Amino acid sequence: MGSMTIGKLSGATGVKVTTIRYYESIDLLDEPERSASGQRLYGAAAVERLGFIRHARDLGFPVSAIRELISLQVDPGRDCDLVDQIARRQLGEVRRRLTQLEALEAELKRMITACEGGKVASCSVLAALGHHEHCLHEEHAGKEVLAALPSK
Amino acid sequence: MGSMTIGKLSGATGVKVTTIRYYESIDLLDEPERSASGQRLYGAAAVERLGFIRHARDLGFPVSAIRELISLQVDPGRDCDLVDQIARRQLGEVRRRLTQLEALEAELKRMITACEGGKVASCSVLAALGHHEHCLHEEHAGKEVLAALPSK
DNA sequence: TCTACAGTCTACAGTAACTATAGAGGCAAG
DNA sequence: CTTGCCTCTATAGTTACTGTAGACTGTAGA
Repeated sequence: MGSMTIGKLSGATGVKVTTIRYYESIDLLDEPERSASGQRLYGAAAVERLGFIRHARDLGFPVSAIRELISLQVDPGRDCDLVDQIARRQLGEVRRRLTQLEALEAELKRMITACEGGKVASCSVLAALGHHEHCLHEEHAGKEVLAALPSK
Repeated sequence: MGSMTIGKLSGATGVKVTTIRYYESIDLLDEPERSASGQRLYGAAAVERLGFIRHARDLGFPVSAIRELISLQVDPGRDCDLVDQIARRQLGEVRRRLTQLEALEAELKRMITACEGGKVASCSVLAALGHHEHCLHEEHAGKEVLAALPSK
């Protein structure tokens, strides 16, 4: 049981093979043992660790925070405060985003219901996008706030 | 009135100088006129266009969508449908994110209230992150869904 | 045993949407 | 005329991956 290939680990955790190698390269994962021919071999500990990382990423923790959390995990016996602090920071982050997104949802909804199949020349969506003075940002706050929406 | 430098345009729109040059490089902005010494000179149209772009970015539209919107804007007189479609797609995107974030908020809150200053060894935040089977994803859906949170 | 074929290896380039830096030259005020 | 900020180009860095090329490995069927 102490040896699965990278593909199995990938299947077990839902993290892509390339991503696992990437995590190793940035030292989120320890270098695993290798078979005679050089293939990576993982045990149960790696499944644990990778699951931890993945879950934290799903929760939106940046890699830097995960690194901190892991280092705390590795050496238990001290106060929980720092962990708590990191989680709180993340919660604040999530809440900021929620607020932003709620505003966006409202504005998009408004735009769409106003646009009911006319010509582009009079399209309210484009008009709304053009008139940018009255929404979301007062001065020029929150510029990069939503800059990272992938929406592939 | 038909000539402001890139710095003024930046001030007028809240978009950084480097970002303006970047937008030009990816053809979101037309190449502006230049002064004798080669400095970019912008008019009112550029302020309009850049405001449009910025607002759309703030709303989370990816650059590719903005490019579409601009091309529609440039040639009005056809149906609004495509614009509407783009906006709807974006709204769907925003809603997906909202749902995700709400789940995250709940989980983080749960984690934090459970962690009240013990030792790391028994910290519930770390425990919650470790036990990843019961939340958010059933099989291995939504993997990259939140992968792009910057949280600088 | 031979032969496919899927899985693994390294190394590097590409993605999105910028941001930052270096090093050189421009422009207005004192 | 010099100080100091602005602008220029070109290039590299950021985050968290993803994709590709080209070679090797491991395994299951004929």
